[in-house]
Amino acid sequence: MCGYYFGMSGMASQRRSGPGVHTEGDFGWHLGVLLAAYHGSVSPLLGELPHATRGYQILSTVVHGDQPTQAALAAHLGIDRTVMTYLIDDLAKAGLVERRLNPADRRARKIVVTPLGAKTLAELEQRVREAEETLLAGLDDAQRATFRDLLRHLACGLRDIEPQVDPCTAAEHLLPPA
Amino acid sequence: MCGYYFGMSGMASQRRSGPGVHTEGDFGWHLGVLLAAYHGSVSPLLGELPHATRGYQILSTVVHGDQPTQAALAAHLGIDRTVMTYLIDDLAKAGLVERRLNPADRRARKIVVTPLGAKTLAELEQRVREAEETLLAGLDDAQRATFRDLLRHLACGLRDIEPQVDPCTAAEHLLPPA
DNA sequence: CCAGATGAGTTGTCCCACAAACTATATTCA
DNA sequence: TGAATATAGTTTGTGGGACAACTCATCTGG
Repeated sequence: MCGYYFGMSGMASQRRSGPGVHTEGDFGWHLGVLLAAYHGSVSPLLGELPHATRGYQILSTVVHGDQPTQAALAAHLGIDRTVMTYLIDDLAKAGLVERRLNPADRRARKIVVTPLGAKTLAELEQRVREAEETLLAGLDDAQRATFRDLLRHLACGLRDIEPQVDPCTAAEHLLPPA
Repeated sequence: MCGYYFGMSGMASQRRSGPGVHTEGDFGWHLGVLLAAYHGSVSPLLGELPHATRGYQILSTVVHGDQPTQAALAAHLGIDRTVMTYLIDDLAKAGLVERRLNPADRRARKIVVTPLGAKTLAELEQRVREAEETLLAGLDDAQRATFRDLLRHLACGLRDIEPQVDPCTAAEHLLPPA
């Protein structure tokens, strides 16, 4: 299949082989394909969860990320703050999270998980992790580990410029107490 | 961005290190971050090109991919064919591609690049390739190569198994090398 | 020649992202 | 103190993109 072209990606891979490596232009396409496949396989697993992968992402961050404010949550996830408002609305309506007023700064609301939300997330995380593995089934164990590693390294470097520590293994300290 | 979205998912960078490796749930989030960064750094380079990275991918596929029909093009890029219609409209209006009727099947239109389109793409590919390298600057040369390789392998594999047409073989027949 | 399938375009609808405006608090500093 | 400014969050309006349903033209098999 793809093997026709030396195991390279779809049609675009048959770049006329110039002198140098010339297959780099597909990078964005590769990324897009993988992310689309991720959404495609994960979304159906999330069932009633509002806003599918988005909701999952938020719920996961609320539980594991400990962001002090809604704005911090949005910034971390790369979601517009005006969008975050109704995403949280819907998750709250579903009883998964709630807005907790910060007495020290009454403008701010910290989003906290409810017992139902925690239970829900725990179940979903299991399924999502399995879906991820399926998604990476084309690679052997070592390759999977390598790929996850490099990807994490890249993403963390891109998003968290400041933290000297690996933000993906420890990041809670950065946020000043709410 | 599109959810995006271009979207992304599964944040929770700072999962507490439980008993086992537990950072895998961030996979979707990492992907989303990387793709968002890709769009963010590439789009500005594309200037007047209609539909930014979308237009770029189409143009690139038209030139290097040699898809026989508009539908094949859409399937390869994961774009709805009704959307493809106006994407091609805009690229054609900009003088970068044109619809060529297939005398053997007068329903089908093959999208071909114009001289202007080819010249434009050549320039843009240069810039995009540089932007990609910048994006991957967090990795050393060997790691970059590995990452590109694994990503390409994954994306290609996903395209094969997944639905509809197999874009990697679909375009074989029908036309001799352009 | 007919019936069904297929490539493409058109229309209408829904959802989402984003900008701008608004409310309420907080902070800074004269 | 209090006026100016900044920040957290919400609301509203708008535009674009995705997708479904429909139409049109053409191909294919009987």
